Amino acid sequence: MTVEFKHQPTVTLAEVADAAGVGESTVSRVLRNYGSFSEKTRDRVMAAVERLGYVPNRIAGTLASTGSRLVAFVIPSLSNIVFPDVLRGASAILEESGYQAVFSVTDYDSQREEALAAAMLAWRPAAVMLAGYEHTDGTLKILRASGCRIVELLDLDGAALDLAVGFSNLAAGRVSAEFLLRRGYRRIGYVGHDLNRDTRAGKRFSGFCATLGAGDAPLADREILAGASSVENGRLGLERLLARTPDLDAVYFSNDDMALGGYFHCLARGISIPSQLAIFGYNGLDIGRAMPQPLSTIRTPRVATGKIAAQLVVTNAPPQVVDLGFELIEGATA
Amino acid sequence: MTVEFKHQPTVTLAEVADAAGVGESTVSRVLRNYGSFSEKTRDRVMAAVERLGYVPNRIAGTLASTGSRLVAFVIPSLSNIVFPDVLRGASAILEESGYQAVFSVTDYDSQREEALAAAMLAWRPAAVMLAGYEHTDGTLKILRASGCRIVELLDLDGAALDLAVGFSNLAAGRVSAEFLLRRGYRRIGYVGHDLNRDTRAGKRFSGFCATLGAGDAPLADREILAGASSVENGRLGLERLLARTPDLDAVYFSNDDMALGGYFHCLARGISIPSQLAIFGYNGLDIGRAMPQPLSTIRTPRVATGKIAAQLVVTNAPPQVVDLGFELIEGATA
DNA sequence: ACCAAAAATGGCAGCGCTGCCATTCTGTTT
DNA sequence: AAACAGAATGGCAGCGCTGCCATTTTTGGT
Repeated sequence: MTVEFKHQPTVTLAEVADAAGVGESTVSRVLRNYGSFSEKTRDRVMAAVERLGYVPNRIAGTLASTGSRLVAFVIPSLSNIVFPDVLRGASAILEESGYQAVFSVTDYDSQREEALAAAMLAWRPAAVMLAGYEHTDGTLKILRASGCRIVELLDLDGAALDLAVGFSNLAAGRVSAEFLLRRGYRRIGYVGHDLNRDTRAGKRFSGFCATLGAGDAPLADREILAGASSVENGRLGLERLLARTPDLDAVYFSNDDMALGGYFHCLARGISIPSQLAIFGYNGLDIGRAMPQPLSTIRTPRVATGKIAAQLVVTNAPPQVVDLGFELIEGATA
Repeated sequence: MTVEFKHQPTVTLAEVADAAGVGESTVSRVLRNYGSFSEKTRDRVMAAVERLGYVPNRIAGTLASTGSRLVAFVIPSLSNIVFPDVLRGASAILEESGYQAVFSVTDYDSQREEALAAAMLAWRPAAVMLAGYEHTDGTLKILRASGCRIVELLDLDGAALDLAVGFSNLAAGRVSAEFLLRRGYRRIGYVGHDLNRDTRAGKRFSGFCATLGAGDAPLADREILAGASSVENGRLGLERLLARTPDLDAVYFSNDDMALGGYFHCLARGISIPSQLAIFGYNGLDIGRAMPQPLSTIRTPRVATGKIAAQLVVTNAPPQVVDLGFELIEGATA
């Protein structure tokens, strides 16, 4: 047997107006603190709101007015801490501006991205925030046709549609390689996760390899694991890489999680860091700082990316690309 | 100078109806695959939809019909991986059922929780999902008055308002203590983060202490750090705890992040685990499994909690409490 | 006390859909 | 061929607000 849950009769703006003895528009003005109304009226209205427990209906409000205060996020993953960090930064700004965040997870699947982007547009958001520049033609088409703001996050290596906030992954890869070369490492390997799906990791890898090549120390070997990045995959990847190419003196990981796995592998095998093997990550997670030897990595402005992106949207800024850069953390593992 | 961004004239259902040469209701029926219409009509409508690039307006649809397909999450944090995990589980289910997730972050502040809950209700969601049972009277009042489904997550130690999905934190604390006692530890300490804000951690601690007391090995010492849980705080906390009470033989951490910090501290100081000091965490993160010595901890059903919660909402299940339990991971650190 | 300007307020048409009801087709059945 | 049950379809009110405009009240200056 199915139990029925009735929605209680909801209080409407008209009822508040009646209760306060004023017109609907007046209530609307008071609640939005817009236009003019007297002190006395405001108090009467607020009293009625309080008494009736009125909660404005933003669905109706949005339909009646132009443009909603929803901001849609279409993100690849929630497991990769990068995206919760971006959401965190953005939601802080959005909440204080009366915006509401809605999200969907694509799981790094561009087909899903297209479907989800369409689904989100049905809510007529003020803006859609996406990770990176790689989107299907279909996604691009519906986004452009939607007329809402488009924000591409965490990737600046491409042509922005409207707004873009982040940094260059290509440059991050290059800087990482330069650092390792500067430190004198020459037999350098790479351990990464699925690059076809995570195109930003792919760009870092490209930048890294290009710089190594130019530095006369081309990548010695690589181990790329299927599946998402994880500590366990980092551990496993390094194990395999070293089994195949034992004489490496440094390894670049697709991110800090993977690097931590590598670090654990070294601990377990008694490989001393960095004298026997140097380890370099990407992201600059807190965890890296708490390690016995702080992780050498690149710190990325994840929370700031979310904040700036949100700010651009709420201020309706003109199309632009904001490069927030990144920071090299020398650490003690390379 | 401010640049203006005009929303392009949006295609409406009425325009699709005209283009297809049918009535509005017919288009509506076809798009929702509801009621009856002929094959031929369906094709004509879909062709028009395609041609015009029509995207249904869910704002209007929601206003016109009863009940939205929005599900609101009011979560304490996005830094604590627990909540992204819950969101991940839930969004997978919601997306396939045509629901949309919206969220706000309270930052463990119950005052903010109240404000955000009210803000979310303005979107007339089908359900509101909250962490735990501790809410202000104001929050409870508006939630109950809203008439929408309420789901309390990750905490079963209290009286549910409507739906509740998770497990008992009290029991998790007890089981952890029992395990340590069984292994013969008697000088047991605790390192935790702010318990007043994270009431679930507080409940675990209570359960833990109660069991220790009953086992004739009352908590020897504790170190509670202000601020959120983090690897660094775990490291610091253990350092302080041991400085004060060096003869501990086991330490219970408020979660795996903190425990990992403690682990790092031991590594750095050459404290051997578990012979000199045992370490026990909470959450069962992946990282614990990849450590050279797998972390002894409790694995919690975070993703499952999200999934089940979402399922209950989309199926409009009657009020109930679903206990998903947790799993003791013996590991090698205790 | 009078008038213009400004402030305060109310009325009401939509926003784009859905849900209900009436109507018009079908294809059977007798 | 008439009668009828369904299937297929269209019309239109109304969801709860906002935005526009008209109207009323107040204010300030003379």
